[in-house]
Amino acid sequence: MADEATEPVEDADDTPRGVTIDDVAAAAHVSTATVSRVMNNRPVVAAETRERVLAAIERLRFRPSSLGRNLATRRTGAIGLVIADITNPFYPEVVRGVEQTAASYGTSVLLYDTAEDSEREAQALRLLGERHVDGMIICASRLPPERIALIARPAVPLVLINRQLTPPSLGTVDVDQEAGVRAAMAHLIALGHRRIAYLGGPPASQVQQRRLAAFRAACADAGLPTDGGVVTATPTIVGGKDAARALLRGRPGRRPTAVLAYNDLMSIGILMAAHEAGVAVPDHLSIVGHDDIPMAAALHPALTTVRQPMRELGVRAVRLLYGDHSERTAHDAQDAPTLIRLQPQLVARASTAPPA
Amino acid sequence: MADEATEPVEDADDTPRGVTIDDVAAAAHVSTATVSRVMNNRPVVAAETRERVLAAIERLRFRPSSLGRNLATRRTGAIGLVIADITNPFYPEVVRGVEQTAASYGTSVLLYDTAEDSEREAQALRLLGERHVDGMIICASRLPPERIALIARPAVPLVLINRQLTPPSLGTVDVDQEAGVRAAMAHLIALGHRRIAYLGGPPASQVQQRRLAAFRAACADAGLPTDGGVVTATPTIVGGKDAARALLRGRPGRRPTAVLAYNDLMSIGILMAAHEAGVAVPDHLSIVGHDDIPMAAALHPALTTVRQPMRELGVRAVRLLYGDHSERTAHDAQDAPTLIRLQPQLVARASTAPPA
DNA sequence: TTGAAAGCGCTAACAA
DNA sequence: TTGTTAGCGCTTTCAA
Repeated sequence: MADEATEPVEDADDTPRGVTIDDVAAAAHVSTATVSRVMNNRPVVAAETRERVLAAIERLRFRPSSLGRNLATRRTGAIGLVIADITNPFYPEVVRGVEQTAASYGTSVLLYDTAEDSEREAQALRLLGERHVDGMIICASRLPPERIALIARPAVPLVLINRQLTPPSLGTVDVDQEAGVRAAMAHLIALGHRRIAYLGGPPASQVQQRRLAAFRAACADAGLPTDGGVVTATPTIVGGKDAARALLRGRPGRRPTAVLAYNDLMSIGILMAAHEAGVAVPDHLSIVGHDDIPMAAALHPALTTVRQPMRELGVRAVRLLYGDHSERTAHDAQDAPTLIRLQPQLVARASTAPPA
Repeated sequence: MADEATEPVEDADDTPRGVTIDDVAAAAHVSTATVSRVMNNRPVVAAETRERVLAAIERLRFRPSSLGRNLATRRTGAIGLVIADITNPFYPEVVRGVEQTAASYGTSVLLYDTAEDSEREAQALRLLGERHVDGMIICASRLPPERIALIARPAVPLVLINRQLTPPSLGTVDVDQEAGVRAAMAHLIALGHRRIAYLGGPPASQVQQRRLAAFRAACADAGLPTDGGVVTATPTIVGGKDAARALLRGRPGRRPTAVLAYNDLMSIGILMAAHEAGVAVPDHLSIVGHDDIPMAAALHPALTTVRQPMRELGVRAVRLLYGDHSERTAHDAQDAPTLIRLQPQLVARASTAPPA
């Protein structure tokens, strides 16, 4: 408030506060435009002038204010990333992919965790909607479309991960869920399983819907029964455990001999429930998860799972945001949202075996 | 560029782009100051005027630009959070605590993951240093002090998690590491263990240093030998596994009967190495971890561990940033950095038992 | 209770 | 190669 009245110009030997581009310009006897040019490495500055400006910047300990710059350029160097549950090891991998790729573009990441909770979801999206970001990435496949539409802006590129949506969105990066489920089912069927259950995640999730449909299709193709073998639950360890308890309650002859789970967290729950019920894995129950979180290989028995390219999802999403052309396939229409489809991979480990 | 020349004023029925406070002011026949007052709920506006302004805002679909506001107020409503490794389940919990508490203050979180890598660390800090944030939280206990000093600004409150530093910093939220180690050691000693090893984390980490010192002190107090029973490694599953292999190579009579690990991830590695080596846990080897990550209870055997109040660390850090007075103890000097010390808790589960 | 006007700190035409 | 001059969109005295 009283600063400008009492502050001696071009003197910053004390605390380097409030040094502006004007101070530098004055100190270097140039205009602010020139200082700006130097800061932004514009080539049209005489070497000698540049030196002078650089020296002044150094001397005054000038740090350009991102605020002024942001307003002038209408860019912030920040992107918003919305995820469903940072506590589920799937997401940290995605976050890492996003964060590091963003960093390589000189961009920071605003993280919003909806905590799989509708209220927090609203709060997170409101917060993000009020900010000016250079782009947004949404990785929360059960987020209602209306909510996304609410924050989507024509001027702000939006990339979705594992979720499709009618425009306006720049595009989607997703995983071929059907291929993953097919591979898992083929593996189990090849081992000799006939009674296979599917332990699904949130019914509202697009990923869940696609996996379930693929599961049913695979059963139909192989002539397996599916009725009664489909359950949905919260995609957590506890959710998996509770659901698995129900699944394992049947008489041995009627119980599934294998279960395909929505994610690895739930598989851990199944493992626990099986142990509790005295059902040996994989001898009396085979388990296939989804994701291949780092923990999956460390479990006992090590988990067979459909690996998702989690980090890659994040990496690609950012590249797409920045219009990296290698991300668009040749026949992409100019105005149609791009779809980048990544392939999952079945990782066979110790939690699957032929039925007893 | 050409917008201002061709755009008809106060007409936004098409795409709601570029509507500014001036448009609203014109449409409502008031000044921009009044519009600003209405937006910020300043009480001095006549009810009738307020209605008119609100109507105009609605009609024009006006969304105030955060850019202009940020510049005018010199605040951004964003805080920076630096963490060491989002892939280690400890950090997502901290992140959640920070993110949700920040959201309750209407603040967003810029996340920087150093990935326990020196180069990325530098990149992350540079990025953060260039931004205008309302506060910073650093949760990366092995980050070199010089690097922190580089981005610390007198004007920006800085809170550290699990790491102390001479000013300038508003304060630290940490866990009483010594108490945690003491509890773990008391537990093992009470079970009858005499040969206890410590499997440590990064030597540069302050947390590691404190735990190691506390371990040595506890051994000394109990008259136990410690030489040879101390190893350090990368704080990951693999790091723990590799280190544990070395630890388990000794002849049975010389091997430790119990090991205290730097974190749960390493404990998982130990579990794997023990299994590999045919050493039964807990019968022939007891394991105590640190953190109590969600996975800890799901392991087999369920992990005894020194629970860290991870989420609480994040919550408290944000509160401290915002000067919540309940965060300062009574005798806090005005200018001394605040120290909030949280207590860990030993959670005894199945990975510990009396030695064979 | 409202308005006029001066910034906030930077960028970018356009001119020189 | 450099400077002049408008903004960018909002907040906030100060005066009316």
